[in-house]
Amino acid sequence: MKRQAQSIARLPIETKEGIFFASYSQDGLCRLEFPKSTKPSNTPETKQVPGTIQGWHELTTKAVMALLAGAACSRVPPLDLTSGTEFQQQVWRGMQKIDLGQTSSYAELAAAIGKPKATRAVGGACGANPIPLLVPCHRVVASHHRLGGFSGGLHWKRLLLDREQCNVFA
DNA sequence: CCACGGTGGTAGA
DNA sequence: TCTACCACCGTGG
Repeated sequence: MKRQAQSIARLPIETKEGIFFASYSQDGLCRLEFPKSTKPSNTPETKQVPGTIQGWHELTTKAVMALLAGAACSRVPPLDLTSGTEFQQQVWRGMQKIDLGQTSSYAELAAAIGKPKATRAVGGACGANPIPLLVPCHRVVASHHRLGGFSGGLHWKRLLLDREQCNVFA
């Protein structure tokens, strides 16, 4: 069963690394996009959005800034992960338990949700993660100190782990 | 069904 | 070390 989690607002987050975009449903943050190009020029005008969402967006913005700086974020907005399948949501919830500066592996994560043989499927779920950074899919690496892949581009995974001081790679 | 992954483990070179 | 191969499992066509 998969849903679509309709977004009612899509707001920009300007950072040193480019412009992220955050989408919100009525239940919270439902999507976070990596910057496409480093310089897509001006921001597409912020329309009027409900106060609740403005509050969430502030939290999201701070969280993204903090994580890019390798710092922990104290508060995060509510996350709407209902767009995923049951399995995917289990994986995503499991990822949220990985602390800053820590890493886990696809196998560990699979075992953590009681499906030790679903390692490869976990990889798929990571790739389907709608909210990278806040749901730290970049902290999931392969076995034997190998980096593994990353949908948003491996350079992001490297950058994030580097900022978080995870010198686990060779 | 079938094919495809952000895997993991084994076997050889 | 690196390559080749294969078992696994959830997802989408």
